[in-house]
Amino acid sequence: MLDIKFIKEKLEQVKKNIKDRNMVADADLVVKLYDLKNSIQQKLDTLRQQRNENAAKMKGKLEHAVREVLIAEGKKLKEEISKLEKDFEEKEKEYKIAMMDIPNMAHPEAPVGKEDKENLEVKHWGDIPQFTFQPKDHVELAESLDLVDFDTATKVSGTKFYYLKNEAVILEMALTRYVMDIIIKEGFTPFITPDVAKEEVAAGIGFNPRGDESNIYTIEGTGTCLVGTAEITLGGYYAGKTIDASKLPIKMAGLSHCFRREAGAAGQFSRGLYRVHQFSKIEMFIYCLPEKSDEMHQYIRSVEEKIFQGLGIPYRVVDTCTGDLGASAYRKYDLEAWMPGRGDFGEITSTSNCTDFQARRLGIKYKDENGTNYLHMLNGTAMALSRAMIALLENYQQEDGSVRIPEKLIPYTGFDRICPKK
RNA sequence: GGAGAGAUGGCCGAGAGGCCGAAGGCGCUUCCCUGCUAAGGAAGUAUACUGGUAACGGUAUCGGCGGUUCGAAUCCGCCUCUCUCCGCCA
Repeated sequence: MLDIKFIKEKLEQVKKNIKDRNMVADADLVVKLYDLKNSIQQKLDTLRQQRNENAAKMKGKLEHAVREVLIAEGKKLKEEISKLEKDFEEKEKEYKIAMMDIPNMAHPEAPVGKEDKENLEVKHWGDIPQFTFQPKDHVELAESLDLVDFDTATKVSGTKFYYLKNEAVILEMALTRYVMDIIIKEGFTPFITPDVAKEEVAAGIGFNPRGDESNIYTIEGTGTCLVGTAEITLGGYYAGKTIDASKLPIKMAGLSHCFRREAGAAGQFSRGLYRVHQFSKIEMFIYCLPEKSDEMHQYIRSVEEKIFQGLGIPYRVVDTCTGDLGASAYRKYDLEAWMPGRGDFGEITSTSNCTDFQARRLGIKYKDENGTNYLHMLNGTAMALSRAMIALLENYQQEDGSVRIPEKLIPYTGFDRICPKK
């Protein structure tokens, strides 16, 4: 949510931003509804003032006739007030709905563009492996190494679910532990968060739990939904709180399952583990002072890079273009790992600086000697385990069909190679 | 899941239809006093929205929502949370 005063002041910028982001939202309507709502409120306040004054006149002893006149006046005011209150509530609701559609402003240096093709590559790390044989993709590898069972999962749970088996189970746990160790050393407090969140929390973070295009599973009749990411549970953690500035930045990291409907997502780039309905992920989250958020954003990105450099997985970093930002993000960097199976880069992490957009919706403020104000919130993937698994299997595959385990991971797995089953 | 008790400002705690945005205490801020410290005295000390250049006003907020009333922290209904006891479970 943006500050309404900002919208009124910079209306043209806000409208351009909506257009750059390739989104539909009516900033003019928001301003109109705000002014209307306000003028009703002013009338309402005046009437309430009259009601209060009228009631105050009746405090002591009064003659019956005098009292009767005042009561009649009070009744009249009461009626007017309740009528106007209804009107006000209606307009306020409309205003809030319209307001929720307005996306965050984009960073002035974020590339302007419509879709992910226009994202700007800003960095490249590692050498793309040169194979002396035809590399397999992770689905073939998982099959020959008996690591993932998609078919049975389809029968039991539906498409885009999977069972991890054998070394893949240990590998997922090893990756989790490897990431946790790095992140704890960086000063993040580790969490395992709930996998369920209230719909208003999800909406506050910027996920719309309702509607056909929603990527969120709702739980019928409970007002809750399955989380698509621990960003929701970590970002909801301080909802409604005011935090002392001396406590900032707050750095949290949460492991959760992530559930996504992925309606309509198909095609070869969605193959296998790449786009699934359920996966596990460790998410970083930072609450900080507004003037620190750009710096924190770079910091989260550097932690993400450290994690994948440690595994020796080649990647590039892209600065996400305006059309691909999502409603909450002011700026977003994605790490894309080299995936030999597809012969291209594939997204493995994403970090967003959401500035005070989520904080306004969730009511999260900081307090210092100048008073209270909304703080800034940032999130970033430490590791999406299913996608990391793809990058690992595909980049570390050997000619004999086995997969090597990166040096730094061996202490966590206890084995240095996954071999084909006989 | 069942029964009971409770929810008031930064904290403790009074308040039981109008004199209550809310006593008193603690804390905090400023000032006075005392050679330092401790003690003492005075004043101030919630948030949001809103009117006004400002001074200063207005409205709302006593867990939440709804109701009764001319008027609700106070009465009524529903909900949430906390505590105690019982049941059930990993």
